[in-house]
Amino acid sequence: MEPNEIPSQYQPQDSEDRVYQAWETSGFFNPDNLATRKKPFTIIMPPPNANGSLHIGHAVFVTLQDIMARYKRMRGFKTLWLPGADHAGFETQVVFDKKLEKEGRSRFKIPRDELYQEMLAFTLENKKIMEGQLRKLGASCDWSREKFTLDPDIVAKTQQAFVEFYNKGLVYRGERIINWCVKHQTALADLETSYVEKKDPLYYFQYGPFVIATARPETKFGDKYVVMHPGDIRYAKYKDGDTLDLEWINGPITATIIKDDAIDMSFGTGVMTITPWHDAVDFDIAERHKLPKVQVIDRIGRLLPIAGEFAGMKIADARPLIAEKLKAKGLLAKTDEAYDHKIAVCYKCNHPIEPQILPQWFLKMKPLAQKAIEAAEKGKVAFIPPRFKKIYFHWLRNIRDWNLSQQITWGIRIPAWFKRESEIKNQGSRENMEDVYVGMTPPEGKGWEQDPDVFTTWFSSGQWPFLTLGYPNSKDYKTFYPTDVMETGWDILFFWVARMVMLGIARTGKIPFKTVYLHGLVRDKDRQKMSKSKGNVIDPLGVAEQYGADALRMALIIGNLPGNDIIISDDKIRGYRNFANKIWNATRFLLMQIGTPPATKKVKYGAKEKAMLVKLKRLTADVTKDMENYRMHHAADKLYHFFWHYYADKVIEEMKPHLDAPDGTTEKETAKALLLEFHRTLITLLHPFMPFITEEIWKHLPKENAKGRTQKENLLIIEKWPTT
RNA sequence: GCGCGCUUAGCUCAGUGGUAGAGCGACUGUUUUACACACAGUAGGCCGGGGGUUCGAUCCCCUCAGCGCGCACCA
Repeated sequence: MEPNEIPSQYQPQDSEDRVYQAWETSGFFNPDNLATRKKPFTIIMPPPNANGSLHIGHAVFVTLQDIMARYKRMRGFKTLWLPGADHAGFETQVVFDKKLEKEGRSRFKIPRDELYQEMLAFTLENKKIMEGQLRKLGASCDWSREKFTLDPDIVAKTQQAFVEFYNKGLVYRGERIINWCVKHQTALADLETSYVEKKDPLYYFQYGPFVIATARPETKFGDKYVVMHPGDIRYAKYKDGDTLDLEWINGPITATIIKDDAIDMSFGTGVMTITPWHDAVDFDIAERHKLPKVQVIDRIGRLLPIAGEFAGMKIADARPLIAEKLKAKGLLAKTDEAYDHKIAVCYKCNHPIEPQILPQWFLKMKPLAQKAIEAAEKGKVAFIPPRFKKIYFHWLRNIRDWNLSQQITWGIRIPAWFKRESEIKNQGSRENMEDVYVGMTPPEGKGWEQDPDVFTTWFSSGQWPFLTLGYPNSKDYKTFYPTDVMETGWDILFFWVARMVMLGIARTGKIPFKTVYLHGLVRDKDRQKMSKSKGNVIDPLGVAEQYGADALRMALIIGNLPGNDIIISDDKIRGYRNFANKIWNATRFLLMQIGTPPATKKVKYGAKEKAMLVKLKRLTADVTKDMENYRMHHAADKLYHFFWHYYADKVIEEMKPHLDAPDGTTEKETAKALLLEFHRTLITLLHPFMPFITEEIWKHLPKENAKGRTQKENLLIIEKWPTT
């Protein structure tokens, strides 16, 4: 194309797809094709959940990771950025449940295999869409190594990890209290619950000589233990283990005194009864004192026969009636009608959590956590920003055993078998531990049935860095593991990052990455988290289509400090669209001036030019230093200002008079050479940030060592980073 | 309750131990042939309050306030 044929406005849509295709066919996304390079640089992409399309938050990680990958590639590293997709167990189950609900169906009425196949098709469809979106954003990841969390090898190795943990005694089957979501019919991790403020009546009931306060009278049917602090002088006359007869909801009972220092003497009357089956604190007390535990509420939130006349009722309906009955019996001391408290809810559906005791598979965390703590203490894994290290420590030091089981269809089936079908299905029953088998293949003999549960999705994604690389024997694993950077959102520090460190050390003996870079969440200009229900989502693909992927990337990187949430608006993106246009027009001007073929003569720069080149060197050094220190936001900002307000406003303007000199004169040739030098350097420095426009421009710029190189070898993507 | 972050121009945010910065927005000019998605320029800030360290603090320390967030079993 002749310079004067270049349009005066940059049209990203005209070249982006073509440019991406040139990269992809060049093979340079694949480190195997960077054959002469020795030192590896590895980023494993956090696999996006394949249950929808990418949103603007994904575009942030794509931008950050692509900048790192492209920079390292230009610095001569054998660079691998490995893409993937996550089946995202519970999250996808929730999305799919909603879809079924809209169609008037329910997963509880669909045969397991049928449902699984339907969900697989749904997920693979989304996965395909996401791959296209990643390309659109310019992701220079190695598609030949793409992994999915349900790839057969990932599934097998995840199950194997479980079996080996079991054989080492780290995994156990435990009947422990868990967070039960009545709507989704599954256990949730503590991390998967949130709290909402609520105003409820707080009832004060006469319980023999005591007054007990509760917001949940419907759980009180089985309460036969009354607990107080051992140091509470008000109740000094009662001794641990004393019994007393008293009248309760459904008749007379014998209650037993328990002394436990979990009781807060200052709350209410300092006395409470316990419901170990439906409350975590009560469960712990019951465990300490070896008390029996009685189930009162079933898994769909209805009262069991122990509730007498209330059996079969929904708890919400039964609650006022039970309070009414106690009042009628003269056992209601008082009611605080507007009691403010927080209740645990499912983080997806906001339904109240109903704690339940259920047999589940647990992984002992203390030994794993200890090593993960040491790794960070010794600085073997660094956090950006560093403040997250504290948060990481706090969580790991207070960690509890991890429930790996979830009662959903979608996920990796747990490789465990039980002998007695009836007991597994019969809720609340105890299993005979003798009849459990854990192994990679079903056990011999008759009567075994596989655990219907699946692993929490984080158990497989927690092993992602080494499973994707073909642990334990592949060449890739040996070359690229441990990886260099884990770049993800701070919101999944516990869910994912801490678990990757723990499982990485436990399985491979190595810390899976050297640096953890935690980016912020994207919010709209009113600081709201973007969500479909609020209708404030920015579709990254729509934006990329309208303003160009490069403009979007710049808008997402500039002002985006690690760990800080960023505000994004249409205005900001448009500002960087303008910048892309500035670059485009500066190029147009340059090409018009230098002509084709360009000047190749060696020139001697004068003092003014030398001073300008010093500034260019200094910028190169600054930007490089920022890149080495993960200050991508800063590097991008500096390049923006330098290009526009120094190079375009000053250097080009000052060279204009010299360009008016006749062709071939030193004056003109010097000016041309200077501009070309600036242009090449800046386009190269800008490439990691704005890959499409820079690659497109690079094609038109005269190359220094183009001779003997193939077309693809002239691509900017593998051009050397300017020396400092 | 424990912990963390933020507070700088109307908005969104950079920033440094030594006379305050950018983008967007506003205002005034300019169709000056690379770019009006532009150019030249203007206005606008006791850098949250108080105290301390220092020759000097927006930056370091203490404290207070406001906002936001994370963790946590208050019945």
